Amino acid sequence: MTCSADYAPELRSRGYRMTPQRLAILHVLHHSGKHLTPAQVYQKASRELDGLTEPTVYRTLEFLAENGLARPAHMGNGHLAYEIARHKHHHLKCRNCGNEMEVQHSLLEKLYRQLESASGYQLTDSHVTFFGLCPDCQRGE
Amino acid sequence: MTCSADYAPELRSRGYRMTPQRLAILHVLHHSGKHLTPAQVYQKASRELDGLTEPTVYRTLEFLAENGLARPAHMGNGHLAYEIARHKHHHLKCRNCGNEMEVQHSLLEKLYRQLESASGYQLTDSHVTFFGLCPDCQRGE
DNA sequence: CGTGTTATTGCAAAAAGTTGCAATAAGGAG
DNA sequence: CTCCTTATTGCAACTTTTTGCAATAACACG
Ligand SMILES: [Mn+2]
Ligand SMILES: [Mn+2]
Ligand SMILES: [Zn+2]
Ligand SMILES: [Zn+2]
Repeated sequence: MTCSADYAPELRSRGYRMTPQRLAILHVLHHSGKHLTPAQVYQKASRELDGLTEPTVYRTLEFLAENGLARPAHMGNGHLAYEIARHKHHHLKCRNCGNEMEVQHSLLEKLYRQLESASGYQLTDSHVTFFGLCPDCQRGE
Repeated sequence: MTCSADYAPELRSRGYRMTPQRLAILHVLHHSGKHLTPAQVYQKASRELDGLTEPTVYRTLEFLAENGLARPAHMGNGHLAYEIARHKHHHLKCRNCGNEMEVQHSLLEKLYRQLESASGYQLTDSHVTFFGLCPDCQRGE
């Protein structure tokens, strides 16, 4: 069950609490590995923790994202999907077929530095989704 | 009334139609200049066109975006806002205070080419929102 | 271990966004 | 100008997401 790292101390040190709900959701994100919509998280986590509710899932996902334990990703339709926070990366997604590939953060490092020095902003998020047409869809469409 | 360029032929050539609803919404986007949420578009466009409904606003905004007349922007909370399509640009938004600044597309041009040649994808969207902390919020937080 | 503080949850209701479908009307053809 | 095809809209129902609030339960402390 400690398969998911021990996030509890992390949270407690900031004045937050670890709860069965948060544990279950972290567990689901941790094991899935990929981006999950709130509905998918709710479905899976409900099996682990009976009585879990949708509002809690939405609030928890937002909470985990704010605290760096989960990462929200824009799906392109105006909705978010979440994944457990791991290494920095970005995505390239096909507008046509939805196919998706990962983009190394190193490719954006230079740009990030440029933006920071040019704007004075400190860039916090490292999980951008770029949209385009995949090789396949460029031909047949 | 022709203040908004004549989009009609553009649409008709693709088999679509120009309607009072689309006109009103284009008009609103054109004159506002900034990003508007669907609710804001509905509110403003309703005044110009009586009887306009929310489903039509949602559908029309999506339609305009698909046809390149409007651009959707991620607001960070998973919701979209729209603006009339003009020059390519991106945004840098403060996670804390919401303050936003524009980013020239030229800054991303190199990255875009890199991504395209590395992935084979053809990048279509040029309206990314980056998130961070503005200079003010870096100090007083 | 109890006890107290208060972060967190579930519930119910509201708000926002989506969908199916029949009625409407844009606009090409004659 | 009238007719016809069918893209588009409004309506109503539905699903998803958000919010307020009272009840619950983490967990720090003694
Ligand atoms: Mn990701
Ligand atoms: Mn913009
Ligand atoms: Zn594709
Ligand atoms: Zn700020």
